[in-house]
Amino acid sequence: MAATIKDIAKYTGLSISTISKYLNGGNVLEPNKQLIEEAIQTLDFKVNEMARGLRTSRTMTVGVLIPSLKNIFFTSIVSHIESELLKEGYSTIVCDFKEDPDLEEKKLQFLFDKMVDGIVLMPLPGNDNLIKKIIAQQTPLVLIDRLIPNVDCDVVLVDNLNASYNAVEQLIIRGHRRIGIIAGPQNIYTAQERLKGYIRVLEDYGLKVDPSLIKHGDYQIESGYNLLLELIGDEQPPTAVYVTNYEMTIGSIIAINENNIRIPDDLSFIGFDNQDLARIVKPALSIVVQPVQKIGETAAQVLLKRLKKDQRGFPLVTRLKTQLLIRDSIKKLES
Amino acid sequence: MAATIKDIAKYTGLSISTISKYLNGGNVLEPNKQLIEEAIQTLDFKVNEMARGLRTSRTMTVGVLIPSLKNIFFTSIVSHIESELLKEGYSTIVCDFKEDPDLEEKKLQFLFDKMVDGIVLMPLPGNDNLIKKIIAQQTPLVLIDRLIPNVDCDVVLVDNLNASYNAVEQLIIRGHRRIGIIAGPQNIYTAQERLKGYIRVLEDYGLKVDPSLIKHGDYQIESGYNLLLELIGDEQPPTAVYVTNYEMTIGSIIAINENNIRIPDDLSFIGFDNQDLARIVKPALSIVVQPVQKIGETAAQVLLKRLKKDQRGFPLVTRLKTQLLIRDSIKKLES
DNA sequence: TAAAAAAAACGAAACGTTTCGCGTAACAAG
DNA sequence: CTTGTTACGCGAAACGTTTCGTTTTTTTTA
Repeated sequence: MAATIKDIAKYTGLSISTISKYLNGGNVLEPNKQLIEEAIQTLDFKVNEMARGLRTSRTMTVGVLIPSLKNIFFTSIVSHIESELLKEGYSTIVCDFKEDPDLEEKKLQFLFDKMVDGIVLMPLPGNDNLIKKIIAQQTPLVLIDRLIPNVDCDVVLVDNLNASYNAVEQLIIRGHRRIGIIAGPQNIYTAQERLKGYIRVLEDYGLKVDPSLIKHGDYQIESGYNLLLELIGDEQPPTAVYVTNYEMTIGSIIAINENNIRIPDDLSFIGFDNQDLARIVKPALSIVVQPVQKIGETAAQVLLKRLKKDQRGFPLVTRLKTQLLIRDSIKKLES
Repeated sequence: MAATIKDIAKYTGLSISTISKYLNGGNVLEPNKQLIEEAIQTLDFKVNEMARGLRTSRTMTVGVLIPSLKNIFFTSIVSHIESELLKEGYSTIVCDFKEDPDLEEKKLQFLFDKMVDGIVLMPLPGNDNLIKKIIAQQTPLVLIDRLIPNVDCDVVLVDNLNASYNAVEQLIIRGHRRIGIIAGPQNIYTAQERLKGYIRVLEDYGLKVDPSLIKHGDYQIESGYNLLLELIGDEQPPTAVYVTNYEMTIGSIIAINENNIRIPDDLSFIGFDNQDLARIVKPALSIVVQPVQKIGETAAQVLLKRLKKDQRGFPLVTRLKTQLLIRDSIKKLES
């Protein structure tokens, strides 16, 4: 049905190999160029990627594997990866593993079997072996959001530690001494980093780290809600709270509003990730913003580089800065 | 590098065509079966999908195109589509078009050029021509969430009209007469339907439809926030509000809480889409829940059916019921 | 036990590209 | 006019499957 390179050859009177050469950017005489171009237009010719793939063993396809498609932060990144890859003609096979380590392994294997040309992965802790296998097989792999110790692999990270450090520091500077944190699951790399930043800044300023001010949530709305209530229900409640992801920030906001806690008078607050949310809450929320677009684009660019067999700088560790937006949700305490 | 069917043939002493037959479920003598299976294991053989695709002109790949990857409702559906398709060995190429009609057309063309075996699309209004072209080309296509008039195409819908009807009816039954709606963009099919349901139930109960109670948002958090404030700022504010998507529900909740509006005493409320959110808000929100999983699975199943050349019942219009969860956010008014 | 029928295995062509080595035309230099 | 050089163009093989017509093996039946 569809026109093939053969048809173009027939139409132009040139040989198949000349057409192929032209298609791949080789030198062809000007009049022939024109002719071929004309043929392509009139016959509506499209390269058969499968035939090409069979010859070149490239699929022009990239696999993206994330923990969940129901998390805005992840899918936003995917969105930018996809746009960036598309510019170079790659399509993106997206999978999620529903936060399940077994599924992660299965899907990674699936992508690998599909012979994708490269993979972008947001790994859970633990499956390091499969990752090593992928790398050993020479399939370009870019990790996002998590570093795997002792494994050489390109990775795009956010400087979570300093993100927390800077955020909490602003609270300290404004006189806060009892600062609560709603942290993420203890086995998640980024959550650990964010917690580390919190602890380090307290220590740097000579403040005691009070375990009762550290709450571990599961990055869902509900735990943000519950943990914020726990914090303010403490016998010695914090004067400020720092929440470390988007969903839990929503939950916290709802808890705060429902209990008529005034921000920043009763409680100072720093949230995470979503600018829209921060803007509409009154007073405007202070917030740590992750460079979602930059993360996606960088991951895609690093991968594209590897796909072009450019191995310079391997392994490339890109650490992106977060942005701290200070707005009206922080009160300056008298000291 | 990787083992091919040829290697299996050599290992087993059988011919290539026999191996192929086995791989595709043909009959092979029991001892040979064993032998082949053994060879596959030891040589770690995987079918080269590209070679297969070249022969069969099937890519075992499905394209999914949604308006935005930053919308939880869309990505949740994608998640379920992906799982369902994977069961049958299909991989899912996900694209979004960032709510841009031009981009929608480009990406649809891209998927088509990639020779995906089928497409699942959540269309914006307007691009009906391209859709017709896809259908004409015999590529199986399943639409989600929107019906296109005068085009025969499988489609999975939610009964938005009755969703609204039933929700608002509950408000009416409980004595509400001034009921506000925060509706979606006027050019979006589902938004129109939801608004229609609202209007119809009012008419059925002989209530006047007051245009000042109908607000059109853009399905984003911020507009939910702003429009709720508009509604309650009305000189004759509604006693109940019905909000028609997730993001705007969040926005409304924030507005409500910030302004110390008590639910349900000052205002009765019905939201949309997210059960988590509904559960944690106090008092528990009444809510319209879309069957996200069902939508995704159904779309995938219909597509799989078409991919198997099963054209029975074409065009298949599946209209799924929403669920109405009545909880504590609705007050019974004295009549 | 032989013939017929059924089942299994085989060989070769085809799918639409890319690639490589070779032929040839064009052109410049001697 | 001849030779050397360059740049294009060409033909054929190869990528790893499926498929179809044919041959071989096995099973059934008489």
